Amino acid sequence: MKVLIVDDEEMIRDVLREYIEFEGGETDEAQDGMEAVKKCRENRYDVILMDIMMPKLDGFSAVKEIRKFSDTPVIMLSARSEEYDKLFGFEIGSDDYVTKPFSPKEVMARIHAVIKRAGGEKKPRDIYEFEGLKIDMVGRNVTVDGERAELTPKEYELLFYFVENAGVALTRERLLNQVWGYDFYGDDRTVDTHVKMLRGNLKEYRKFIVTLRGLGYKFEV
Amino acid sequence: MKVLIVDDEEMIRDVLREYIEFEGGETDEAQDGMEAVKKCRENRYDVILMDIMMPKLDGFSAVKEIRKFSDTPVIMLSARSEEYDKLFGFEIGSDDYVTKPFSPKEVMARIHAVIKRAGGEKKPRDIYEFEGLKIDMVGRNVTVDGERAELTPKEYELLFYFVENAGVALTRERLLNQVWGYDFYGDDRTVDTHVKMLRGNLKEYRKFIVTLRGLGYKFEV
DNA sequence: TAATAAATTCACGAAATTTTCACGGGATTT
DNA sequence: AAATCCCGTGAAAATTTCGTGAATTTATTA
Repeated sequence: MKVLIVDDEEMIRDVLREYIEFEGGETDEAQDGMEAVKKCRENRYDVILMDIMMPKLDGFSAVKEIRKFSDTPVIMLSARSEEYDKLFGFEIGSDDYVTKPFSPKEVMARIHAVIKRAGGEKKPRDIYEFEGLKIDMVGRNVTVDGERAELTPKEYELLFYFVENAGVALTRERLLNQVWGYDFYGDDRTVDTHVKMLRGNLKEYRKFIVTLRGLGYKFEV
Repeated sequence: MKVLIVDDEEMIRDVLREYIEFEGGETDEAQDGMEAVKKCRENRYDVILMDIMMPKLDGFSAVKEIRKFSDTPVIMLSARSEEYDKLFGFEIGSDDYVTKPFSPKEVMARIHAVIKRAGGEKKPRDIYEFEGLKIDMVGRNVTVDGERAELTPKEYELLFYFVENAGVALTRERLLNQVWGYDFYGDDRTVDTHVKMLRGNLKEYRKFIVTLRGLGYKFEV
């Protein structure tokens, strides 16, 4: 069981962590919404405990952002107990809420309930396997002949996009738009450098990324 | 992908159109809610981008009206970022919202998310087959009797253009303009050389590229 | 804030591709 | 049948493209 604790107050985080780890759970922490979103992009959690009022990015917005790419259950931690907050929390995609001050016992109960609820309909992970190359998009890990490949964020994104579009000829322009974003106005050849790095990390399976001269690249099994 | 852009500001429409079309999407526009409803009755869209504040009929009312006869996903574009608007937008039947000023990247991401949510339709690839000659434009594959043909970039472009215009007599000039681009000021006979190379690679299926003496070439099955 | 990691730019050189061009043979016209 | 025109071809020259390594900038972490 892996839980992400998102709260700007260190004391709150400490208490929650202690209880969860006491029960044998694993924890990770974020101090604000921004960090939470980032951590969710990089890791897979079973539950997220999310405070509402935080610097940089509030809990509501963070959940909204996370919902774009993940269905991880969220339990909101609210200092305000007004109905409005509760309702809004639900609409925005959270699965439960607890109002401060809360008892650790209560929080643990909610965690178990949420995990149980979500457990019934676990989606199969997107795990691709091409010969000795395993790619787990949700878990965000890539193994080459059983050995874990340490990729940088961009390398993951690039590889995932390649895999999602296996067999399709991709121009550098399209890769830049889709992997880097529409607001990237840099050099074409940046793609090449990242492909080089990615190929290096894929070892023998570099062969799957074929160069299309005059066009770009293609992932092909 | 067909998107209806509804906004009274031309500049906003222009920016959105540009981004969507850049990605290969098709767009249609409406200046107010009334026009939007009318267009929706007459056409089928994959997504509607709807501004809230507009003359004649505001975004909320327009969505309400459209919901009477269509389930097309709607993304609201709101100038006001108050919670109220957001909530109201949801209740009224929109699928997502973006507050101005928005980044094109964000809007495109929402569009993709909404379309995916609404059940992504996979398009079958355009694979042409002429006897033993298979041509997959998307994957950039050409096989001759099952054997893969290794073409150069120009050869691909030339072949693809031939296939897209099968049965049409093409002058060298037209080929130069369409395949090489209008800014090519080289020799006419360059085409000949490439046709020669292409024919060589198509082996027995060279027969599909027929010479039109005094004119140019034609791809004919 | 310093230290570290990641992303980006860029120029070199090898390799692939494109272009030019002239020769020769077959088709077309006179 | 001769002259002319047009296309197929091969080969050399010119150009483009890509992989790479290193330098630089930017972001992240401690």
